[in-house]
Amino acid sequence: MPRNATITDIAAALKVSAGTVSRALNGHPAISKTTRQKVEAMATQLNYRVNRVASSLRSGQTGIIGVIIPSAAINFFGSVVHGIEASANAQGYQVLIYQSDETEERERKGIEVLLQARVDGILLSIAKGVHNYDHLLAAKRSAVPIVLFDRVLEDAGFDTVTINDFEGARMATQHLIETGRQRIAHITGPLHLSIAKARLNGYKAALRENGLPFDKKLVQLGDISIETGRHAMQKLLDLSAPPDALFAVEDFTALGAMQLLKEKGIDVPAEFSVVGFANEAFGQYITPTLSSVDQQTIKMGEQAFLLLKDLISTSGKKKETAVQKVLDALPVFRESSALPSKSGTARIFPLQTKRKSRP
Amino acid sequence: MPRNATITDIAAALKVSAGTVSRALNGHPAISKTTRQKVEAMATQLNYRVNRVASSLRSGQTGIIGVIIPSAAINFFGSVVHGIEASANAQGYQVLIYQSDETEERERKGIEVLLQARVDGILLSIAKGVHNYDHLLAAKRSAVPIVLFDRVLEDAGFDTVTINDFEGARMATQHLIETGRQRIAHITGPLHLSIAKARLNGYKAALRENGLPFDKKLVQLGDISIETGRHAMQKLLDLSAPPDALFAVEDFTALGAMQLLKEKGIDVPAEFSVVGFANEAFGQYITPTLSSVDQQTIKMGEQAFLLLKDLISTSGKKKETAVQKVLDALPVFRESSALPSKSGTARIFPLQTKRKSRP
DNA sequence: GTGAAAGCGCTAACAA
DNA sequence: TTGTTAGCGCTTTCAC
Repeated sequence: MPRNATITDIAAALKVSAGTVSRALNGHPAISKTTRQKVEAMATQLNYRVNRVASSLRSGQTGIIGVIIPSAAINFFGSVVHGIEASANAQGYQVLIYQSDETEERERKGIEVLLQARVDGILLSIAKGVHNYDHLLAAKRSAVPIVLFDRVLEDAGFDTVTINDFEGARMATQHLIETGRQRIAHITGPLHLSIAKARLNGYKAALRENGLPFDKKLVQLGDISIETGRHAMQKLLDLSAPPDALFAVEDFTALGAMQLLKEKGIDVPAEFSVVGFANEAFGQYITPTLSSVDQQTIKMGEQAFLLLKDLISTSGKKKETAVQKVLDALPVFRESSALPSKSGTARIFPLQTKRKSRP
Repeated sequence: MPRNATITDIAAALKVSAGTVSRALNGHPAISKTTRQKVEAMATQLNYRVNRVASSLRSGQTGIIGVIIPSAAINFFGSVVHGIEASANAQGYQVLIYQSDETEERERKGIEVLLQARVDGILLSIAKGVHNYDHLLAAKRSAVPIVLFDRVLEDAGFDTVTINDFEGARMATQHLIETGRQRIAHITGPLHLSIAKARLNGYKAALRENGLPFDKKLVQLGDISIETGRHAMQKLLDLSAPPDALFAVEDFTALGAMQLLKEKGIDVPAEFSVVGFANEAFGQYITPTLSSVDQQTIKMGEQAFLLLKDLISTSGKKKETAVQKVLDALPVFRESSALPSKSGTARIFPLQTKRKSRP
């Protein structure tokens, strides 16, 4: 295997200096057209490929941004990453993905690894297993810019991109009320997560606005998983006055609840309505299809990258205000919350799935 | 923002040489215990963090392996990546993921980017949009080891990890025959993919072994997508003698077919049986649950990494034989192919989902 | 057990 | 427009 060609090889072959080759290859303005063409031709001939490791060491910039997500198996994050990649690649950045597997330990490790790799910036969504935020605060104090998305740490001066979880939850609950449901339950996420708190508050607000009582028993703690969805649903059904509808903190929780309802022979949506959150892909595949709230994943990824890009380019200058981007939540009501008609069968909402909250 | 501490800073603070610090930090044997402890203490105090860019430039090794997959949204690939990460991290390697989005262009770009980043090796599964394999052959000729998994290029001297697609397809088809189906259709993948060819051949073999005729009309070309699953299924139903069962090249295709069957009011599995391939997560969520063939994703990831690790450590030495690892395919039969009983209702297979082919 | 010094491949400031 | 030179932070040989 022949050694990789370097700019020195090109320089030697062309009897010019390495500096000239470097400039020619990087589109430096002060280089003659003929030299540039000769260099490019020789580069091709020698199968030259830039060594980004060396460039990075010299320039101090790697052109890589690191993304830490809880899990790529959650469609939502995979989709946000797509948005990040699209914008990042368009601007010549590469994206390095690290999965925290929802644990604090891996999230810390991820930051450490990315800092060692000298990424130019970090995008992060907090793992549900994180209870101590020191590593985030330490990262913020380091020289590397960091932007949080979706699962963020509030009031700590981070730039963030989220969707309007409160409003999304409010609309979802409002929708259940409008379909005639009276006893609407909620299964939460871990309440140390900002998104879980906001969605719980949105749920409460909708009840209040409609003059419905808030019943503590109808709120069960969940954990963003199919399993806790099932368990929480079981507890709800065991109540002396069980609910007739559920707003779940996210789709996997809703899925677990629906599985249990099916096992118990309770028909969704004829007898019971369900709305989730996140608009995971599987929601369109299951029966009945799952009502949810879309989180504008691609846009979230784009916005997060743009904020980070900003921080990178202004790095060094201090800045006293943190930017908080909040995207609209988009209801996607499907079969699982279709309006029950008098005959007991459900009226299905039209097939187009996305309805803007307020046009 | 203070500049990052370097080993020179530690050396200066301790009045030793940079070489000593480097050795102490890297566990070099010829370093006294006291020096090591002093260095480590100072490193902590100065919040030192190794600059991997610089190490890599000097050592020629980045400790990073690149993985190119068609799409992280396909559960199968996400899960293989998990297997890769688990083994790689355990051995001190980091994993950089690149999504080709099923296009040849992005796959080429991915290889280029990873080579520029000087990864120590590449793991790749071929995008379905790839028709020209020059970039793979060129990569193979380069100094960087490359191992293919799942969607591989055969007979080109690559080390590969696959599952036994032929046998998996044969078992799936055999299973449909055993449940009493007579006219079994198959929707293929793009036939330039090795996996699609192998699964088609497994399907044919099962028919042959059971003395069933091979009917060309029952084989429809697909494209690994829900949409082509629907279209192909429509064509199958339009036949003068439509099938009573389907073996689909993979689960998304099977899902599309099942969606159409449901719309047409054809009951699965009472009137029609379906088996997919890949054991995607959604298969357990839909109604009826989807029979499939598990591909041992975690193991595949581990094996692929181990092969690559081998190539990395023996790099330089020529080797004349390519290694081809083939993992067992594991049938996972669920409701969508449950045995129809005489009464017309289906007999459900037991809930445990994985059955080893032959114990 | 430790120091000195060279150099990985590239970029950029300074000269010419 | 091009050449020269220094140096990014680290590892590693060769001394002692």
